[in-house]
Formats: sequence, structure tokens, C-alpha cells
Amino acid sequence: MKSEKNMSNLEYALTSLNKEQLDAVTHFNAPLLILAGAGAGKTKVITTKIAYLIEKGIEPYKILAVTFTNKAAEEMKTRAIKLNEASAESTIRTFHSFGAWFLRRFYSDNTMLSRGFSIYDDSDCITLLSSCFPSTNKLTLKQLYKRISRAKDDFLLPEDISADSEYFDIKDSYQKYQIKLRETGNVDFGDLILLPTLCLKQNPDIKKYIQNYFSVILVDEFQDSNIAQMELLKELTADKTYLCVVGDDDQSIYKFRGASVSNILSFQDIFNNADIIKLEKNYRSTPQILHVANSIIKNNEGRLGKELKPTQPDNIKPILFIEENQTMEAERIISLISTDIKENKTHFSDWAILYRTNSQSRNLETSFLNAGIPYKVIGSLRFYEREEIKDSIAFLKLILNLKDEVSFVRIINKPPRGIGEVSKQKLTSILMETSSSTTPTVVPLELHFNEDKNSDTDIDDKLETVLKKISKISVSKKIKTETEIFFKQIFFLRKILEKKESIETSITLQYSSGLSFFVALALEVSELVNYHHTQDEILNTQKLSNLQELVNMAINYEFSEDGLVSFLEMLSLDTNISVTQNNSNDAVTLITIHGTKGLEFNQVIITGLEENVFPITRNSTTEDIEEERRLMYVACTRARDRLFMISVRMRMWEGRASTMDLSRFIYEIEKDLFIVKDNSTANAFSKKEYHTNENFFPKMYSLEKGYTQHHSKWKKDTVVYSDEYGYGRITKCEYCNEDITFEVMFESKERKIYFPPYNTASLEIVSTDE
DNA sequence: CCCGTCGTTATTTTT
DNA sequence: TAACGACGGG
Repeated sequence: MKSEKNMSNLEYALTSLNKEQLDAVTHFNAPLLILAGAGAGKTKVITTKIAYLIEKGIEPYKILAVTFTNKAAEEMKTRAIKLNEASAESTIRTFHSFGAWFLRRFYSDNTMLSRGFSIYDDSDCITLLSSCFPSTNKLTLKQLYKRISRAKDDFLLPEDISADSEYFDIKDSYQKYQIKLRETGNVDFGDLILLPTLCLKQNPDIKKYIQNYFSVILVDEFQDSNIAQMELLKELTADKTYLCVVGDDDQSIYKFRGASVSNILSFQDIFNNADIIKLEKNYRSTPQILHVANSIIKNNEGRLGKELKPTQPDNIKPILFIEENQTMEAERIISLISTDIKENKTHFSDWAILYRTNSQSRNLETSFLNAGIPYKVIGSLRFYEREEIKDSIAFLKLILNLKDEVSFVRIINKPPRGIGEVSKQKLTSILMETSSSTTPTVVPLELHFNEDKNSDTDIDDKLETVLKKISKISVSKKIKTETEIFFKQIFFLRKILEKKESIETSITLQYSSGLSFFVALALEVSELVNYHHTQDEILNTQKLSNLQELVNMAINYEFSEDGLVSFLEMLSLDTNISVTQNNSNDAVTLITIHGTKGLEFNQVIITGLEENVFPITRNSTTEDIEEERRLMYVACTRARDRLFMISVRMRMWEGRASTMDLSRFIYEIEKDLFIVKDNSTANAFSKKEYHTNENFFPKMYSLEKGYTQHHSKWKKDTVVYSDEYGYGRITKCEYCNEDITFEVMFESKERKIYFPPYNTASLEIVSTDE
């Protein structure tokens, strides 16, 4: 029996829908394509539909909903649960995380995947390629990787590529790469779609099982799906499966990544008797904003054709500011935001600043810092792409999968152990070679349910084998010793992870508080903390605090092998972790237009509206321009209340100051639909004041010397004060030889992990309870 | 093998 | 401009 509250939530949601939306929600039995314009209540329809289907008797676990971004999946889940708690049991994931879920569930030795396989990101893959083709330069490898990825998006395996294919020239390299990738036991992004699809095609039993398992499949942002994803969808869908996809051809902005709008166009051909419902009423933006958006997008040829119809009350017309340079651009933004907050008492978080390329966020950040405006940058300097984070992740990955060559090469000489390129080569060729002499299969031939995790051979035996191998390699004694120590560290941590109690050392781990302690311990043992700490002092960087952030992120994961696997999976798939300044919730959002898909803001400022910046026109075809135009359309339709656009006359671009032309998109907007404020006079310069004060940032840490006596200093129940988080109490201490790691629960309810002396400089002891 | 210096090059967009 | 790679001396 569902609780009354849920019933009424759903009922309320149903009554708030318009006719088309209600039709879409209650539609069943035939496949359904929903064509929904921006702001037409797409997410509302999908989430209500999930709740509705459950209400009508569909078992929640039988519902699969896929999206393209983690943010969207997250949002969908929360909203569906709000309407019906039972939908917590539904599978709501991104396409890629569904693929990972599938592969882990149907893991088998025959796939050549390691049990705890990890996901190589682009740069990992390029590293792998360079080990396949050592003499090829980076740029060529990058392009090669791009094309291999496209081939995977198009659902093409090396052996499928015929002489007349556009991919024929990369056939052999692709083959070699794929074999090498299988040898590492890991996967790339493309494999996350490709391998499950192949698995289903080749294993009728699994296909039957999974088609039976999911009886409803919902897909959001369908316009961004590629051929391989469509192929996967076909495999997942049986005749009796109810399939419903939602998309908007005008918002297709991922063609460069292999997305194919043909999926929408041919939907009715592939899925027979499919119905189509159009949602054209826009509930998000003012009429003035929609007029601008419509007048831009209508310049595209080859649309399915639909126009957003406004429902919101009138507001002011969008305004275009023309400024002298990028400094003035930033100042214009700051003045818009701060006057509005003063006069209308709006919040920083109402505002989003949109740009075409991540690099454009830099200018804005420095100006915001100087003006004291809180902001968060989504994406840009990807957290997980930072050197110290990648190092740590590589080490953790290696604990799970010894065959991970890319991670091994990355980490074996960090901190510097005197192992250079030549020795690395020798080590990898011996250590990473696959145990059996069987030629690796590119394609998984047979998968079975991963129910019994066959207890692998004894860990100590494995270590013995590795040590024996090392002893035979022709490298210096010093390197041998270092490598041995390295692997002993790995195996030691592996044992801790598996909670093999046989190790009686001075360790008293409580196996609590999630994965954080394990991550902290791994960073200590690997000496990465020590190393990056020293680097911080030399380079005046903040690597250590990033490492701490990584440790803290692990707190919600289970302290187990599975916990580590999911933690690493999240880090590879959830790439848009935001970097917040001032630790404030009320902050302006800085984001690329691609990143805003599915989001909405009260106030939107689109920056850099200049030719070659937006649209970017480097060897671009009409098709590319049309995609840029759709991007502009997405940008405009993010705004609820007000839309601002900024264009500058002069911009630092590609290393030099260049004179810019107004974006062609500006000329496409009919004149009376927007207001122009041109501030680009020569005297605009006189107002300019540069703030290039290098000493603006206080030193983050005044580091204590003396590495001893941490045991007695940091004890359970000690009350501490941190500049950043306020007052807190030490809730847990864990010891490993000389090292101590402890957890602080702050009054703000935030939990943080500390590993003295590295990150305790800003922590003061207030009192000890004794 | 390590690290510093000099010269080159770069800006799409992301799972 | 700044960030990164190639190269050479220690």
C-alpha cells in the first residue's frame, strides 16, 4: 500500500499537466517518441510517467531510465522519488553507467575484463595508444583516438571495417589498440556501450534474461544518442517492452561525439507502430526570450520543425552589451549581478554565466575573485584531470587490477624512484604480459552471470609470482628493490581492502567511516601525500588540499572492494564535479553551454558572442555551423526571467589580442526583439583598473615541522577549530605505524579526514576532554 | 636519470 | 600568455 502522501503528490502532478503532457504520461503499449521543445516539461513528463507506471502496477525495478549526463540522472531520480518513493528501486542511470553496471554484472574471464576493471579516460587511452605506437607523435595519436572512438560510436569493430569504409585507414591501428586494451583488463568509454551490446547479441540467454528484467525503458535527450546506443537499445527491447524516448532535434549538440539525429528521424521505421507526441508549450522562459531563441533557430535547414509557444508573462527584452575587451566583459557581468542583487534582492545562485569554451572561464574567475563574488565553475579544470588526483587514482586502480598498464606506467616513478623510460619499458613488458599465452579475444564470446566470485588464488602467491618476475628483469639492483617495495605496498593495501585478517601488524583499522580511511591510507603508503606535499612547498600549489578533497569524497562509499570499484567508477563517469569558491551555496554558476543542457536559471548571461569564438569556425562546414546555432538556441532557452548577451571588440585569443567581429547569430535576431548597449568607446579604457596583485592570496599553509607526536596530539574527542569549517570534534582516529589519520565532525555537519602533518596546519586544538 | 631552460603552440564542446 | 614538450647539462 502506497502512502497517501505519495498518492497525492502524483495526483497533484497529474492535474498540473496540459493535455499533451498527460497523453504522454498515460500512453502505453506502443513505442512512443516524444518531441519536446526546450522548457516544455520533459523531465516532468518522464518522472511523472515513472511514478504513474508504478502506480498502475509495474514493478519499480522493471523500469529502466537512461539519460546522458549524471546531473540529469540525479535530477530524474530525485524527482521521481518525490512523486513515488518506490521509484528508488528503478534503474535510473546514464547510458555509460548502465553499461558499466551491465558489464560488472555479467563479468566473465572470457571478456578479458578484470573483475574490478576501471574505465580509461581519453588521456589514458592516448597513453595506451602511444605504447602501441611508440614512434608516433602525440597529435597524430590524439586524432587516431578520436577516430577510433567515432568508429565505436558507429558500432563498428575493427573486423567490420571494409575497404570502402571511411575508417579503413585506421582499421589496423584500431585492431591493435583494442587488443592492447583487452590485455589491460580495462575498458574505454566506447566499450561501455559496445561490449554490452555485443554481449547481448551473442548470448541469447542473457538477452532473454535482461529483456525479461526490464519491461519499461525510458530514454531522455534521445537526440544525443549515437548508433551504438541505438543498437544497445534495440537489444534491450523485446516486443513486449514498452519503450519511450524523449528528444528535441533542435537541441542536438553532440554530433562531434558521434550523436546521430537519424535516431530520431528513423525511430518510427525501427520501432513499428510508434506514436509521436509533440510538446511545444514552453513553461520556462518569458515570451521575449523565446522570440529571440525562435528567430535564431529558424535559420537552420532540416529541422523537424516546431516553434516554442510562450506561456509566461512578459518581461524586458534581452539586452546585448558590446564591450571593449574581456576585462570590460567581466566588469559588465559583475555590475549586472551586483546591482540586481542590491536592487531586487535576488541571489547569486540565480545567475549563470555561459561560454563556448572552458578557457573563457579564467578571466571571469579572476575578476570575480577580486570583486568578491562567490561563484562555482562547472567542469573546466576537471577535478579528476589534475595531476595529483590522476596519480592517486592510478595507484588505487592498480590495487584493483594489476594488469592496468597505463596506471602502472603513470605511477611507478611517482614519487621519483629513479625509474626512467628505459626501465619502465622493461618492467611493463615483463610485468604486464598476460598470464596465459592465449591470444586475447577482442570480442567477448561468452558471458555468464557473475554470481560466484571465484575465490582467486592466494594473494601471497600472487605477490611471490610478481617478485619472482621482477628478479628476472635486467634492471639495476636499486630499481629492483624499489619496484619490489612498490608491489609490496600494492599487495599490502589489497589485503587490507579484502580484510584478510591474517596480517598482524601495528594496524588497528576500525573498518568504519566508509572508504575514506582506505584512500587516505593508500595515499600515505604510496608516499603520494608526502610527495605532493613537498611539491606544494616548491611550486606553491594546492595539490594537498585536492588530495584531501579526494579522501573526503570517498566517505560515502563502502570500505570494500566493491566500494572502491564504485568510487573509481564515479570518478571516471561523473566528470562535471564543480569547483566551488568560498564554500558557499549561494554562488554564481560559470558553465559551458554544453554543460547547461537540461538546466535552467533565472538570469542568464551569454558571453563571447563573437565570430570564431561563438560560433567557433575552424574549418567548419554548414553542418558545423548549424550545430553551433543549435548551441546558441540551447543557451538562450536556459533563461527564465532575463537574458543578457555580451560581445567584445578585442579579445585575447590564441595568445594574441585580436579584433573581433560580432557573432553572426546577433544579426539573425530581428532588430526589434532585443536592445543593444554599445559601450565600446575608446574612453572605456580609462575606467579600467587592473588587479594583478600577485600577493592577493594568503599562503594557505604555514606548515609545521616535526613529524612526530601526532599520536598524542590528535586524540578522539578533542575539540578543534578550522578556519574553513569552524568548530568540530575528532570522532575517530586510525593508526598505521608512525602515521595517524583522523576524522573530524564539524558543527556544520561536515565530515573531513585529516592526515597530519600534511593538512592539519589550519586546524587548531581548542580543548581536550580529559 | 633528473631537472631546468628554451621554444613552440594553443581554444572547441564531454560521456 | 601560459602551459607543455623537446633538449641538454649535471
